[in-house]
Amino acid sequence: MDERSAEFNTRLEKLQAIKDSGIEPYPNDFKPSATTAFIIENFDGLDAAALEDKKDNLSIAGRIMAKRDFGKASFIHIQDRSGRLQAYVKKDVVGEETFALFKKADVGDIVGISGTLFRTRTDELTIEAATYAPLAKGLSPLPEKWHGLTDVEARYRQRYVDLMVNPGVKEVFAKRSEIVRFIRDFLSSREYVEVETPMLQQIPGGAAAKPFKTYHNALGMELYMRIAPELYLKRLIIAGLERVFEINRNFRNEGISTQHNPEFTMLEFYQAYATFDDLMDLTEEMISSLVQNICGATTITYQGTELDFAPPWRRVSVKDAITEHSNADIAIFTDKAEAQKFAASIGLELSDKFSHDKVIIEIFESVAEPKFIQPTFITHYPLEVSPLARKNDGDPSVVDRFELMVAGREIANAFSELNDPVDQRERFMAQIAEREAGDDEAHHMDEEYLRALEYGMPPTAGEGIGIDRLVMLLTDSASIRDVILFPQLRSS
RNA sequence: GGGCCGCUAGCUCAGUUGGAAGAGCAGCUGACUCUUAAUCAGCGGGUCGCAGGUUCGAUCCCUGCGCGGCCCA
Repeated sequence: MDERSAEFNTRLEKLQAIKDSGIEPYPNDFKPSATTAFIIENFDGLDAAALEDKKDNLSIAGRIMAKRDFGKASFIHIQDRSGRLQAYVKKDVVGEETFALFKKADVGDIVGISGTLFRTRTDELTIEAATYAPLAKGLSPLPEKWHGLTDVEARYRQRYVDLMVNPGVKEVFAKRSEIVRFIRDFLSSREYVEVETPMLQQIPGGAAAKPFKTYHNALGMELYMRIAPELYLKRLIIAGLERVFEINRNFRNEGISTQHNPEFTMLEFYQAYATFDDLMDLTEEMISSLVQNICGATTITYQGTELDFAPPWRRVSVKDAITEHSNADIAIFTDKAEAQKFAASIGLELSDKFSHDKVIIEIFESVAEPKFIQPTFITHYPLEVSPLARKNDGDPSVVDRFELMVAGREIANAFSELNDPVDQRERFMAQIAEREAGDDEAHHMDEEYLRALEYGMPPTAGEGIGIDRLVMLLTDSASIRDVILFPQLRSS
């Protein structure tokens, strides 16, 4: 064992002293009868006389977060999953032996208390200990009581300490849980079936991204961590499930930033006989009711900016978004050289190998995307950057696709699905050409998916929503690491 | 990958134009049976991120590296 602090060793000695006195320091038979929040909810309305009359015997368990000792008595704050309650441990009441045992308790220990409620002179609802039991010694001391743990690196590496001492953190993750539950309920109530599809895939499909590679020993085969569940969910549409969704992790072998963690949570859902227009309506309804439900209003503040989720949201094409936010000539949409010239004029350094459509998208992301602060659907993406989406009937150079932008960020991506297997094969071939031209994020040929598609997929629309980014918005978090319990970090 | 910033006691932070370290909380000892940043008296605690360099002397200056943060790609 490495060298420990003096305080660690002192606590270890206290633990040994408890053992030496014949008391089990890690018992597992203590059952709290109530949470601290339950007690406050049910008894905080009663005055001292009413509490005295009732004398309900209650027991609580949790971590000591504060300790104020007197010679023969002590006030401690006990924190459990629901909150905190003050306890009063008095030598006269618990007896000499138990009080000596209590003297070995430190801030950070897990303890159990049973007793009755009373009010202190300052009117704080407090449990007077009739019994006290150590349940688990905290050998490592907790951070400082005024400032808590503020070192960002320590907060991420030791999230359990962050959660213990920084109350706002628990609220973020409680909200995250509520958000996911709301979405499950919302889709389930619309007859969507929740499914789970492979995380380990032979061909990483469904998105333009670099995958993690792994290896299956028994099969003697390379596998990839999925970058998206899309192609499996669409197999289920082909199968006739008609409405499916999955909330699960995707893995992308790319940079880490305030917006990116290598593993992140994605909601994907697919609905047969729907179009991307239908999904815009559904998305407005789902997210606006989610925001209303979680935040109590459809207007929220994100990093100082007010965001209004009340529907309807603006819908604007990629083309219009670019011309609205730049002085680009419409010739860039029909002439690749014009597009390249314009891209260069705004400082974009793009490979000559980029397709015309990719140049357009780069221009869009540079000049327009950050400008869409209020919820906005950006529609009609160029064909080549959307190899799984259905061509627009009126303009086959674009697809029936939208992305939802909020606070200048992509929150959702959806389209009417390409269900023509002949067209799909051609799109895959175009992607292979892109890959050969040096784009290592281009889609792979997937014969197994084509084989499924050849059985016939009903007209369908599908959507993906980045759960982490959504949670960031609703919890006013600046970094994705603030909404992921254990974000990826370099080894320390 | 690039730029800027940070890394000092368990935690939160000072500090040194280069003479080799400080506070508060936490801890320890004592007093104290209504405190809530409890109080009072006393005490202990450091690889100043790591490795080189410059220097009589480096936590401080220089170089490299590590980890983290923010911004850019």
